[in-house]
Amino acid sequence: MRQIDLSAVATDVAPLLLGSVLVGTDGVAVRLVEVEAYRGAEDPGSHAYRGRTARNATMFGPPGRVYVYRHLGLHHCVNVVCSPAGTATAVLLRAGEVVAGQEVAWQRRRAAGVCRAERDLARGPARLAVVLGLTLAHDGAPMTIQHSPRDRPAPEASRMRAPEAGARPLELVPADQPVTMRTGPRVGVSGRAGTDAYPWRYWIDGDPHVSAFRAGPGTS
DNA sequence: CGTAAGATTTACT
DNA sequence: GTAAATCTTACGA
Repeated sequence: MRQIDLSAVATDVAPLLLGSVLVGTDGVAVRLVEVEAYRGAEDPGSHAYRGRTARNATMFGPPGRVYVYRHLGLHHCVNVVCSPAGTATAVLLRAGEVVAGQEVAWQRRRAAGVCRAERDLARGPARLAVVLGLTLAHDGAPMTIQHSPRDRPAPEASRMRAPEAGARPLELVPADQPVTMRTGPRVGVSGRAGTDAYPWRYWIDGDPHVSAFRAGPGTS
């Protein structure tokens, strides 16, 4: 099993997250198939490019926490904070496959809107946040990594978890097998930051749960 | 101080 | 395919 060091730069961490499983609230777990890296002060596409604000403060904190922000007043998106405190890089979780807690996941998605296909449950960053049950209330919450198999809770134990378990740290179980990765420009990012000059979108080749690509404005 | 644009999703024409 | 929903930040007057 590969070690994941979240104090590394987001572009180094992102490939390691592909194929890993993130356990969210109420037993819902998602295998990550698509992520994007954002590199703070070096990255015009990053929320942290122009310095610290109330919204992005979590990204400037220690690594291993989740940065959750609200987009267009409606949606939530989830990042994993990387790099040491003071350096604001992060990995945006864009899509995944629900591998546990399917009933809760479907319930949450139907409450938020229409969802017909299983592959659309967590296909897109805001949808991923919905199925995991993450909102602004979880901004800054710590995430723990299960680096040794004996630390991994029994599947039965996580299914029996009490509702207040949502307050406990999120868990990340690293991929036990390498995945076939592809890279390219990030989705919906405008200007030069959305071009091949910043190929910081990473996804598992051929996986149906990867979201559709959309070019940002001014990236032609 | 007012306006525009954004790491999106859904519903409607 | 296009519009609407509706919050935060950036930027120009």
